Amino acid sequence: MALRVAATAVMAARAAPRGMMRLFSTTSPNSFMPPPIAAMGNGEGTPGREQAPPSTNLFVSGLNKRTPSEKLREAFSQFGQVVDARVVTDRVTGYSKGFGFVRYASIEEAEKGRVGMDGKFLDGWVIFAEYARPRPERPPPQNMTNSNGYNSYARE
DNA sequence: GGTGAGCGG
Repeated sequence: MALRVAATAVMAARAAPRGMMRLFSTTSPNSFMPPPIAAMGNGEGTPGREQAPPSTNLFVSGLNKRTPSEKLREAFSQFGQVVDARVVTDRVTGYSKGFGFVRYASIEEAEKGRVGMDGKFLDGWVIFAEYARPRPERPPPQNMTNSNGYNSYARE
């Protein structure tokens, strides 16, 4: 379909006098329209699935539910200094949720640990390592005033 | 007891 349109346009251009070309293009004789793209979204409407920017914190998923935090640290320590490694467990049942977080001392180490552990096996399960999503330490400013009606923000 | 995509405390 596009070929037919292009061929027709080419034939028309070759048959048309030079004066007609000006009606189609003001500058370049071969460009029909300036690309109006690269302005809209890239087709992804799920911001949660997007990759996070590099940081020292790594999100590790696909873990075996019996894998403890020590095993996680042990596996990731061969790529850098692990400052913190924890497997997320349910607070009430204490059972592992199958994912965890690994924090390195530097982003360089985190990068090495990410590419070094992503897709690797750990306790028989293929794990996935990626940069952890930047989440606010403090809860989002829902209500800046406390029950007394005063501003309760006295820290940084 | 133990699910199999996900972003904790």
